[in-house]
Amino acid sequence: MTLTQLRYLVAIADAGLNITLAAERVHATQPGLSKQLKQLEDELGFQLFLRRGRSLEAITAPGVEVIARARRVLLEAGNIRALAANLRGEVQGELAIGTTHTQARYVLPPAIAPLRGRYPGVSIHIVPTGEGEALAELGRGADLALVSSSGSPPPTGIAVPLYSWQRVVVAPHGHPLTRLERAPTLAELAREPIVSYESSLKPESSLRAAFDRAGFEPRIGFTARDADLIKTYVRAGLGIGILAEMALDPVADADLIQLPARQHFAPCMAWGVLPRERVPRDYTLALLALIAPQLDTRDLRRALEGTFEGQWPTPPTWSERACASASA
Amino acid sequence: MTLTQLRYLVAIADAGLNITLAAERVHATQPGLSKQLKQLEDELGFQLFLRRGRSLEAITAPGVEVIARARRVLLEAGNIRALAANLRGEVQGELAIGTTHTQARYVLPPAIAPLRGRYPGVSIHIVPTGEGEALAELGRGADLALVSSSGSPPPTGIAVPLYSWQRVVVAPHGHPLTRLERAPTLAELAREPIVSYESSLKPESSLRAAFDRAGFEPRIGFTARDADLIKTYVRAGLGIGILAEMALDPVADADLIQLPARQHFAPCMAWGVLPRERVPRDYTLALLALIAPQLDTRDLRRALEGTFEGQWPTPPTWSERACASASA
DNA sequence: TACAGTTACGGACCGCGTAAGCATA
DNA sequence: TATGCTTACGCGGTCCGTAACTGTA
Repeated sequence: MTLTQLRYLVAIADAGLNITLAAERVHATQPGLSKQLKQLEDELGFQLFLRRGRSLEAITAPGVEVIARARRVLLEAGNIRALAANLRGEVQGELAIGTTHTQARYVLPPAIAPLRGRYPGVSIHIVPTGEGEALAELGRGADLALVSSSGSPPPTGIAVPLYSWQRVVVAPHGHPLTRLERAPTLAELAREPIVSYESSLKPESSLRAAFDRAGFEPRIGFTARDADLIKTYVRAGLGIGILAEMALDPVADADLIQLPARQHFAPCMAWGVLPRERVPRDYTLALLALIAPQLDTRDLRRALEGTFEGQWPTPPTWSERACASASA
Repeated sequence: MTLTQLRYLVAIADAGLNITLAAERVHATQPGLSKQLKQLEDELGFQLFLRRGRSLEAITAPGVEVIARARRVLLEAGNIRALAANLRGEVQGELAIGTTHTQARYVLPPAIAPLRGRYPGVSIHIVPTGEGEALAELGRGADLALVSSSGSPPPTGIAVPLYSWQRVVVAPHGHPLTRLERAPTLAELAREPIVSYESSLKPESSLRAAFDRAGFEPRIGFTARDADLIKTYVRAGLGIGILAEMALDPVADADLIQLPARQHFAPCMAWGVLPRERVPRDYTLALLALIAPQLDTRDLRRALEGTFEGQWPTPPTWSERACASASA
């Protein structure tokens, strides 16, 4: 048994039992993987895959068990390598981030620029996901997930509070609600068709909860994952937009009128989530510290070891954060 | 990085930084280990050991971290091998048991004979320990620990109740206490010099607790780990013996008079403890089932996976167990 | 002088890639 | 016919053991 054999094995499993595809992904040839798989099966003394004819049809029951353990072997081997790369001050590597469009488009870019300054060789892979799916990316190999929740921290991984944010309500220029001298009521908002995120449809959404609590049924006119699309459709007059404050650029979006309606919706918390059991590269923690300057990377390491006692520093609100970075 | 390199690395660490000794233990040559260590250090980019002159002096801080992770890699690799050996129905292997002298001498032998019938190639290594140290052997690579406690199950590993047992009080032929028509009181026992286990001296011992509760200070005249020594010294007239009922052979120890004093001492429970995170070979579970026939090996496997819901079957008392095996 | 670790060298093995063979849809 | 796995073969790397060398108690 070698690490190579185990790496090939999980590559085959991850490629949906297609050896040729797996070979491409590990930068090797198909006969190489085929042979190593055979040798591994010979050594273990049983088939890891069920064959039909020549092609792999399914994973055997013991195969499932072996693959699960092989993943843990490779995880720890990867941890050793990450440990070493950190110690060497290695400036290149991979960084896979599972997150939503809003974070990727509006929150990450200002952090990634200085990160690339310090770690020029890092290639960053943003995996766009829906609000609920980013955490699942951690299980598929992502190094970091950025998620939002209105309540308790996400259950999986090591969750660190980054900043709190609020929803803003925007209307196109000339919309009747923009002519009010006062804040619109929830009832008035509920009468308008609403343009918002896909996740707002879900019953667990805090946006929906705000309307539900007041006994209103909002008319969701259009949903997207993409904040830019939401703004576009608001401009086109499809309704009023409800989106994350991060997604509103004071300059580029000056034509959209912000309605003073924040108080209707509970604030949300943005969390960074690190996979448990995996040693992060230094740049992963550096990115978190760039997004949330109140964090100390040593505390992050302690949290991953399980030796972090105490509280995370109170995360700033998004607007506090914006002021701080503007003055810096 | 290869599995071989990691194996050599932990072998060197376990051999106290003596490469020559480590080489013997892994059945390889010293230059081989030396070179592989160097290659690993080159690949990682830093020293795993501090050198003074040519010899290894200490493990570096990152070295500690790497070795810990290397152990986990090798553990999982070993698990895959164990899994495979079980599936192949392999009848040979190693079985290291950390336990006390009494278990090793009186409890294990009748179980080991049938075990060797079913698994002829298994080489069994009994690591004799004091009562408190058997659990620590699990961390040093033992496959099974047999321990006793009067209260709750041991904290580490997967603990399975095997049987309950009691202490017996024995006196040499002609001892004054043997001429009583009634059971001796605790006060009468406390007046005699007592010959018992080393562990009886410890404050957490349930033997000591029994005396303490009644306000007596027992005079421990002689202690040993070895039940045979205790019996020998009782025969020599050094005092009355208090030992585990398992250690008393009805035939060979017929000359020692058992005093009816069981009620003074709380019963103890014998536990089998399996290391968490390690896949046991079939014969390890078979041994447990031979010691404690009420156990189902499938439940044991489920307990190791963490999917065992429910209660362990009520363990028999030692005397029930003896009757059952005699009638079988 | 004995001991422990490093360096040097030759042989065996092994893993890889190329190329050809073969079953299935 | 195209796809995808297996087998065959030659090359290069590497791991190992023997042997000689070097620093230390």
